Amino acid sequence: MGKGEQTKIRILELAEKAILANGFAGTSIEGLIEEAGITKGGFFYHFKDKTHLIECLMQRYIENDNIFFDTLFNRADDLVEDPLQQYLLFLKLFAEAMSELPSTHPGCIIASVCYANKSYAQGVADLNKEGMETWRQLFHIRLQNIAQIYPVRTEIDLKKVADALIAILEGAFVLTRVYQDKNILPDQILLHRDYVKYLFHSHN
Amino acid sequence: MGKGEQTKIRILELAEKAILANGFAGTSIEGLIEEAGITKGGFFYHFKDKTHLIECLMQRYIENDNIFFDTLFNRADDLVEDPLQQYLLFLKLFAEAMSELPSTHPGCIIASVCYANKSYAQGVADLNKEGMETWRQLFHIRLQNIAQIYPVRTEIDLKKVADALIAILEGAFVLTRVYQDKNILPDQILLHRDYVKYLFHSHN
DNA sequence: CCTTTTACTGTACCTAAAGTATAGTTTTTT
DNA sequence: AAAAAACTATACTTTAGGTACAGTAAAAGG
Repeated sequence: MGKGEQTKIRILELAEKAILANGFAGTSIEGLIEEAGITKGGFFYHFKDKTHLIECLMQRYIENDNIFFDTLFNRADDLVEDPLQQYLLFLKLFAEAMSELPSTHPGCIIASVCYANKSYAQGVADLNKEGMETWRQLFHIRLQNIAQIYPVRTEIDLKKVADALIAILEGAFVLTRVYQDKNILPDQILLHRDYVKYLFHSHN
Repeated sequence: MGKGEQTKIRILELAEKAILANGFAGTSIEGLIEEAGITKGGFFYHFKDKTHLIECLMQRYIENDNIFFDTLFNRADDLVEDPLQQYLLFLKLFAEAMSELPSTHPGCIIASVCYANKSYAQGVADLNKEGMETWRQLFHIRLQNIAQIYPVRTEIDLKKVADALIAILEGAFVLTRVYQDKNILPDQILLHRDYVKYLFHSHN
């Protein structure tokens, strides 16, 4: 990794913190470069404008999140064999990881950007959609694999169940921010886990 | 209602649309006053600054939302007697109302502001919290009334179930925006309805 | 109908922050 | 040692929030 790449990552790390704390608009480039110890010219050497910064940020966020989910699913797959048990264990590991965070979860860059989205920034909206579609697929495939073994309780579209998990996460981020309560996220993941258990008739 | 109040409401209506479309920062006062056909002086006569605008906007949004929920609950209460059936009917009416919207739901001002929140705007954060607490109470009390008649399936804290509905709504708004799909909101409300039915052992 | 508030307009100006331009300098890589 | 990459420094433009304040039109009260 070259020196330029290092600086870019340092800026992105600072920007992510700042944006989740103060919002996209509440984060000034001038504040960022001061923190990073570089000059304006240096910043615009790496990012052509603020929109490009957010694009890089989202890409990074989505990649890290995918790695995080993959790690949890891999651990679950190692520990149990059954697809339903794997998914339930994943949700438990996820809830645990969220409750072990030192402070309240900073929230989701996707959601943060989603509401700040100006109509002209189509590239950002596309990235947003792409990232969310990845998560949707990840959960949906797992649920479909479960449904091949376990009868689904009702005629419920499993894509909607995948969306439900994403919705609960995004919503729990909002609640966490508003209430400043770090228990909301793990609680809501476990409530959803309870629903999944019920969906597939499992009661342990 | 005086002429000043009318103008203020016109500005708030325009601002709500603009903010949900382009975000808080993406909405310029200069754009608003052009749409409203007033001057900058006129704007600052009504709102001392942009933060004051958002405060008024949130107050209005919370009030309208409370009226909306009250109307739905009243209709449900008129049609059926049983607390569980009332709550389930409320959720059905809610889902219906959301699917009957001409376009995708514009989203929630609370969530929009929550991520744009600069740390100094404490008044805004307080309003946010207050509004959400009202909804939490509204749902929680209903759930408690149900639990007095129907056995709750597991040792689940009903406050978390109330939070789940709010989280699902906020999350569904995000998904709706990202996917530009107006079915997500009603679908997720009905999925939550299914969970509530299960919680209280009801299967019709 | 006249006076006092209320609800503005118009003008001018200040400041913060995004963004541009560009010449020069250091650092890293080849 | 040369070339490319990674910057600094300076200076400027534009946009938008916000202030200040004098003047004016319209509504409301007596």
